[in-house]
Amino acid sequence: MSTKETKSAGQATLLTMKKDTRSMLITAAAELLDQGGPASVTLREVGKRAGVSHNAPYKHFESKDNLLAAVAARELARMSETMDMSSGGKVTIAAVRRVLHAYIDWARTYPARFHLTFGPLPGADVEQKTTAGESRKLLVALVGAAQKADLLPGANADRMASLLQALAHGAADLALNGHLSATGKGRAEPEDLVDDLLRYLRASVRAS
Amino acid sequence: MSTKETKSAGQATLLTMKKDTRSMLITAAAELLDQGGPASVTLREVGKRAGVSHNAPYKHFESKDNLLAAVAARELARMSETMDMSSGGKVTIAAVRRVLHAYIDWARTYPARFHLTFGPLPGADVEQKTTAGESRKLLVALVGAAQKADLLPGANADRMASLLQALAHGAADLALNGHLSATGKGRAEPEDLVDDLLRYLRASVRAS
DNA sequence: CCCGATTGGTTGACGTTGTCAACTAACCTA
DNA sequence: TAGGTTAGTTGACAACGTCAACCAATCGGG
Repeated sequence: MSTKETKSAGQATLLTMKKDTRSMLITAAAELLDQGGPASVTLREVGKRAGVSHNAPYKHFESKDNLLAAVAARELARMSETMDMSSGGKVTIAAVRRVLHAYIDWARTYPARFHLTFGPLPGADVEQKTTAGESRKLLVALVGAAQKADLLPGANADRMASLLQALAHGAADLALNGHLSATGKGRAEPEDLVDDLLRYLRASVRAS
Repeated sequence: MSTKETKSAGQATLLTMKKDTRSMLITAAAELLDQGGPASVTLREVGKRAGVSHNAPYKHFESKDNLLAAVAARELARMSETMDMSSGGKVTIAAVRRVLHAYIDWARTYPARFHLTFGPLPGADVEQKTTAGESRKLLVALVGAAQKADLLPGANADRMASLLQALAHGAADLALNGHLSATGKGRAEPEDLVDDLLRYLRASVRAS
């Protein structure tokens, strides 16, 4: 409602144009998440950062969980965008690799947002998860093309995409929390595991 | 200190022997986690369930985060045990599969504990993560044997174990939070993805 | 045999937080 | 111009994590 410009507004009203409060609240919450972890995201501080008073958030969200769900939804969309850009436009197996690396890079750059986005949210709608499906359409398309070109095995692109995403997700999550073997020669970064998997998959195609 | 038996105690003092408070606190926290999610784990309720008063937990843990870390550590050990049992003693690729399936089954059975155990803990020590390494020793051994028998590719058992665990972990985590494509023919359970991966890996060995 | 210290527990208080309720200033519509 | 929705305010409340002070038991050494 306030997002779409009312009549002839937004023309020359100077660029001090205050962004609408709702999105400022979401932004403030995301920033707090980055800076001090989940515990530092308090509705009162969010309000303060958005320039409104505590309890103003309740005019835009039913509860704190609801606000967090909105943050998760926005971050998921942004992550999708980033992955889209990182594919480079080409439809090759290298693009698949870049997308998966982008997934991991996002997790490393914004660990708290990552956990919020893919973690359990009491106030999460169904549409949030369908948006997640939205994010996977690119990967499915790339994988499908690679399968037709015999660069990846299998015939079900959706399922192969799930396999790849699950590995990238699991490797990123484990690494973020220090549960990936960190010592000795077995040491592997999440990206290495993705590369390993792609290598094995290509090899398995050769053994038709 | 109270864990190790003092002198000749524990002999015949009747089995009404009250478990020590510390472990009861951990148990109570885990139960609350299961029943009402992370939000319902309150120090006061934990104390009440353990039959002590609020603030009693502070005689055993420095903070709430510390108690949660203890819960995570215990759950990790138990999960390791479960996976050990599920391997069936044999050293085959089927044992690898069973262990990974057990990992996923654990996550499904205790989702909240799973997230706590592998999630970000402010009060988590380093030893907790080394215990996680402890949990992976079995998998590494199984994988190493399979590699020597040319049932799995690669020469680095640690790295291959990481790959497998990352997939199982990622698939379980995504599925738990509804981020795995749930509609249509692309539908895949975490176990299916593990089986897919093992199939592809075996095929890639054939293409030496 | 008693005694001081440690251990494990208690009650009470304090500040912060999520949430509810009531009130108010704009703004759009009729 | 009146009325209702919208977006914001302030104030209060219960619950929670944590701190402080107090108390009972237990136990090793003089």
